[in-house]
Amino acid sequence: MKGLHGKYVDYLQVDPSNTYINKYGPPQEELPEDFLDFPESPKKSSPDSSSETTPTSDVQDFSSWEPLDTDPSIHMNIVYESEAETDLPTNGVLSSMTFNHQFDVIITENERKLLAEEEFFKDSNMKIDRSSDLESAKQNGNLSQQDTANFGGKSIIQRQQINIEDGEEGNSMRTSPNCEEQENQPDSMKTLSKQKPKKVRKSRQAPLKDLHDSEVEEEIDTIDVATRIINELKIHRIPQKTFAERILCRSQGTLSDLLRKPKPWHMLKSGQETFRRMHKWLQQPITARLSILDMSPEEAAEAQGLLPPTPVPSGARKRRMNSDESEPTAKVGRFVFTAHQKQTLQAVYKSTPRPTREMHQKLAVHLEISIETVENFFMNARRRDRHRQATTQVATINETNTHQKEAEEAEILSEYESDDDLTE
DNA sequence: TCAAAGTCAATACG
DNA sequence: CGTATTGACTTTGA
Repeated sequence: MKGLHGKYVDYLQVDPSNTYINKYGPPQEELPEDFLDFPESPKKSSPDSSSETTPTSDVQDFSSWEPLDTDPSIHMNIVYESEAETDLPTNGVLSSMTFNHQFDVIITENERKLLAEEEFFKDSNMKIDRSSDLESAKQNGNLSQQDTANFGGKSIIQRQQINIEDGEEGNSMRTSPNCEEQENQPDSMKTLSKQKPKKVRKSRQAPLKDLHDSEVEEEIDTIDVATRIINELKIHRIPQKTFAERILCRSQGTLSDLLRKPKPWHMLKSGQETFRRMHKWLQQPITARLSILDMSPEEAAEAQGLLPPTPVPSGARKRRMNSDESEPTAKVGRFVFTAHQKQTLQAVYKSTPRPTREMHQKLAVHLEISIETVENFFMNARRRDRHRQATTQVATINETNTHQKEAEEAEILSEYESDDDLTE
C-alpha cells in the first residue's frame, strides 16, 4: 500500500467514515468520470451519509481504496482556497476540514503523526477542526465555520503531496512559464488545452464578467493569487527575492509591491504576464513548485520551459553611469527628497495633479532640484494614486470582513513554519 | 514627445 | 536579514 509514496497526488478522497482514501494523480489532466462518486457503501457507514448519490448498481467497496491508516506518512496541512460563497477567508491554513470545497493540500512528513488524529475528516459537514494539531492553532478559537453545502458526500482535495520515507525521485517538474518567456497575445490561444476550468475567481464585490468555461481568456483573480503566493512563500519560507527572480524574473521590490497592492486583472496591461506566472506556479504540484525554486535562476528558467525571444524587457537595465564604469568613485546615491521638497510637491499635487511644464520648471528652481525630478515626482504620484485607488476599492470590503480571521490565520501560518521540512 | 504602465534596484524599515 | 518604499529608467501607445 505504498505504491503512491513519493508521488504526487492531485486529487484525493476520503470516505465519510474517514477510513479509506482514494488518490488520483499525478499528471493526468482530467479525473475519471466517476472519480467524484463514492462507491456504493456496502457497509453501515456513517449515519448521516444518507446521501442522494445516484444509487447506481455499481456497488463498490471502499476497501478498494487504500486504508487511510496504512499510510503512516500522511499528514495534511491543509491550505484551503475558498472558491466562493463562504464566509471563510479567501484562503488560509486549517488543520483539518471535511470537504465540499476544493483544497490545496500540502503534506509534510514530519507532520504525519498529526494526521493520526482521529479527528481528521470526521464529519461530513464542512467543519474546521484544529484539535488534532497545531498546538498553536488551538489558541485561535474563531476559525470554526459551518458550511452545510455539500456535494453528497463527495470530496476533493487538490494538489497534495505525500511524502515518503523511502525512494522518491525529485524529478517530476513540469513545464511552466518562466523567464525568457514572453507571449502576450490579447487572447492567449497558445495552448487550447482544456485545462481544468479552474477559474480562480471568487465572489467579490467587484463586478465580474460572467465568462463561460471556455478556454477563452484566462482571467486571473490577482488579489486571490497574491494572497495565495504570500501564503506559499510564508509556509515554505521562500524569500521574495528567490521567488521573484526564479519564477517571475522580477526584482524583490517589484514582487513585494505586486503582492501587497495587486491591481485588478482587467486593469493590467503587460503586467498580466507576471500574475500569469504566479498563477501558473500555483497550479503545479507542490514538489514541482519547490524543486524549481531550488534551482539556480538560469536552471529554473530553462527547466520551466521555453526561452523564447524577447524576454521581459526589463532584464538588463542600463543604469545611467559614466561611459566608463570602471571607476565607481563618484558613487551618487539615490536621490531623496527633503521633507520640505516633498511636502511642497505633495501640496501642489493635491491641487494640481498635472502641472504645466512651466510649473514644473518653477518648482524645480524653487526646490533646487532638476525638472526631471519634478516631472518624475508627478508622474509617480499620479500613477501610484491611480494604483492605490484601483486596489483599495476591491480590498476594502474584503478586509473589513475578514480582518480578524486573517490575523488569526497569520498566526497559524507562522506556527506551521516551525516544522516545515521542505525548505532548504 | 508625452503619459502611463511596469519595473528596477537602492535604501528605508523592522 | 527579509520586506516595503520609491525616484528613475524602459517600454508602449498615441
